[in-house]
Amino acid sequence: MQRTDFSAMACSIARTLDVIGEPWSPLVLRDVWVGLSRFEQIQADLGISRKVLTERLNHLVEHGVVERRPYDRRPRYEYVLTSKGAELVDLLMVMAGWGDRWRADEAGPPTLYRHHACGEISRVDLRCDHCGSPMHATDVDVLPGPGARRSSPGTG
Amino acid sequence: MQRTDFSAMACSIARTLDVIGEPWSPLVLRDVWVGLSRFEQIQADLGISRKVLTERLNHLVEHGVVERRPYDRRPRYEYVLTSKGAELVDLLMVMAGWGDRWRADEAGPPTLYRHHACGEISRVDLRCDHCGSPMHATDVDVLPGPGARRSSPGTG
DNA sequence: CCTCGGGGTTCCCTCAGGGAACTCGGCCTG
DNA sequence: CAGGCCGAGTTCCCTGAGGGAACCCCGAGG
Repeated sequence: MQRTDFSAMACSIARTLDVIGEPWSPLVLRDVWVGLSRFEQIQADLGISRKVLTERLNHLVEHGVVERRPYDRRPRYEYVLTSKGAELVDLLMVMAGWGDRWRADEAGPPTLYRHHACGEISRVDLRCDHCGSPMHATDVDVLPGPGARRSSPGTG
Repeated sequence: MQRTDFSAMACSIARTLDVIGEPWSPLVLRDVWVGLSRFEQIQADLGISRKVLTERLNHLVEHGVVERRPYDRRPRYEYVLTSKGAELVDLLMVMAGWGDRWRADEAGPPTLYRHHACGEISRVDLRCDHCGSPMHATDVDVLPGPGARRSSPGTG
């Protein structure tokens, strides 16, 4: 956990980090996404300490990105993505895209994504939701919005 | 910093986190993006400890996402995005989009993005780079790729 | 009644983050 | 040319989060 509380900042990036910014959180979310939904599975897959995994899962549940549900009459639980969480996975796909492009080893990307709609192995591409043309860092101006307050990140 | 070294994992998400996964790193990158390019500016804007800011900037420079360049004959430096870094900012835009949607307060989003191409205030939208239709968490199958090795995250 | 196995909880140790003070190296001013 | 300033770090101490391993709880099954 970041000692500093990011959630107080008037910045949507900081607020998102407040949910998945802690170490391991994105990887935990990734595991839940790909179907590793039980505590033991995630713990074994990531090699994360059980204590930290408990904290991260609770945090994700509190923020409503993951839901904890029993799957047995014994005290057994599995974790599943909520729709809020599924939208966070978009972030993971963009991360994966950057990692594939800039940090893959000679062998190639460790993971591929097949798009249901076209059946192709493909990658995400960022587009403007207005005009549909590409939208990247250099294609935008950053402006203060209605929820801005001066002090703390949020205003350029 | 995560104590565990994510860079060894066969997972592009983990590898990306190895670059910007530490606390503060995304916010530092954000500041550089919006034009807060000097040490003192970033430090004042974020309220981050000088020690940690030094570490984060060095880390970003080592990974080639940010470049440190002198801007005076005195020992003064500014940090600017490289093209590798600019592509990482895509990630920040997606983060901002999620934060705007799920965590904005009543006032509305703290920051707006105007797309140069169309001049509109808009948001990023994820599309398949093959067929151009929407590509989200639930629209893909995750498959092992050529760089996969069993053990550690990377294989579903 | 004992064991098993999932899902945590507890405890201790180390090391990273916060915060404030200190340093260094050139210009600038008197 | 002594002193001050200002940006850009560096150093130091203190606290608290992550790692790791052991322990616990609970219901099912033999």
